[in-house]
Amino acid sequence: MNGKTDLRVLRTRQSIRMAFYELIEEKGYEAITIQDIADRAMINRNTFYLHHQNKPDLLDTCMDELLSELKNAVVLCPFNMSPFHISTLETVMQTVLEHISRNTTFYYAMLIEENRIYQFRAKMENIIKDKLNEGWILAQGNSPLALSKELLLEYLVSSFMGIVMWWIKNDLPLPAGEAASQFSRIVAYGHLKAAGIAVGE
Amino acid sequence: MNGKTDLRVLRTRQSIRMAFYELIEEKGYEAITIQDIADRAMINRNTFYLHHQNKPDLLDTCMDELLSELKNAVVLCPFNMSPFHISTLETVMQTVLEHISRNTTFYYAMLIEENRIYQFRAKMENIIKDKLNEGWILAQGNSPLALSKELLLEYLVSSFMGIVMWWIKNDLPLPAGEAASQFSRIVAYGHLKAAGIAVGE
DNA sequence: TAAATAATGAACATAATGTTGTTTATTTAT
DNA sequence: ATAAATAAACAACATTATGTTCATTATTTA
Repeated sequence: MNGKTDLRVLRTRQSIRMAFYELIEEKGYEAITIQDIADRAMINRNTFYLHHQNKPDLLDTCMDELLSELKNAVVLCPFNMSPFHISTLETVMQTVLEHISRNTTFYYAMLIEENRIYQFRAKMENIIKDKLNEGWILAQGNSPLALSKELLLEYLVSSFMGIVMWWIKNDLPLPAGEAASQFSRIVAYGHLKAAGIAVGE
Repeated sequence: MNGKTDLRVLRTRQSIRMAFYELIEEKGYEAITIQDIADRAMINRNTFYLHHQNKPDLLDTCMDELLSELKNAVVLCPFNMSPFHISTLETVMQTVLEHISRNTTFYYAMLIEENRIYQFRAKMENIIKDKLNEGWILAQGNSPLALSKELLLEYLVSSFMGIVMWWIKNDLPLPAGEAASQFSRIVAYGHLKAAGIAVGE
């Protein structure tokens, strides 16, 4: 009795995931049946149930697996202080976009397609939120704010994800660095100034 | 043969919708079966199929019905120029929040709950987007921008919806006017300035 | 090579969908 | 007021997917 897992188990699990990814791209999550997965993975339908409770359970496992890669990349982003947030946001955004550009089809299926998985967006948002929150604590200490911290954080994450989704939906129309820089400029200075429009007080 | 609809039809349709709304709040959209709806509406399951193709079709009808009310409210918001966008955003936000506060349970079920309906958010975003786009055209003409107009619009809508969802999720923690004002300040001047933190160039 | 265990295959119970055809009840138009 | 039109009810059916059970076969590990 060793720590190793039976080779058959590893093989089966991998087949299931590959099949699942392919099918998501082909027909969307909702339309997939367990039988579809079994057929594609070339296993018995029963075997599926030896590894996953049901379809949502499989989805969860897969999302976590893929997002842990994103999370690792984001966690490594340095916090550049003074004024920390602007460059940090830019770095994190660029990191995320670059990661996505390496897995476009999957992210497209999860975030953009008709049959997209909204939980996936929620999980991504949490990764971003954790990172920003961490930076916030580091840089901010506990000086009072003119507005709700929760509101501010929600604002940052929402706009962040909005740009990310826009970027994917439009087929990566700008270089990752350029999109990241436009985003951080808007967030830091306001949309009018960032757009080059004079702001009357 | 008149323009009027048979009273039985009107009665049935109304029962179906009421039943549907109740069930969404009780168990979430996905868990609802046609039989559930029929039972609650006290009609035969067959009768359901006389009025709707299937569950998604019913959902669509209901969302459109409810969002048209929101749309009407938003469309009526005036565009205050100079600098138009800031106060317009604030007005639209306040209008939306006030509308939501009159239908909290439904919006909560559609936007926040575990079994929320992501299409609903997308439809709301389109309403906001249309409004902002209209204002943009009015105020902006065709002077060149320092950043992509599409990106800017996506940014505005995403942050807008983020605040809206935050507000609902946290049980309407601020007066609608206050939340609207904080939002417009962030968007107009940037998050650091809005938060009261000095921005070093 | 024996023991452990993963995968298969077949069967079954359950639940939901969507359709068809007939009958009953209600509504509208004359 | 009544006949014609039609909505709703009722019952039956085919189809599809889910999740479980159990005996058998094959593979892997120790």
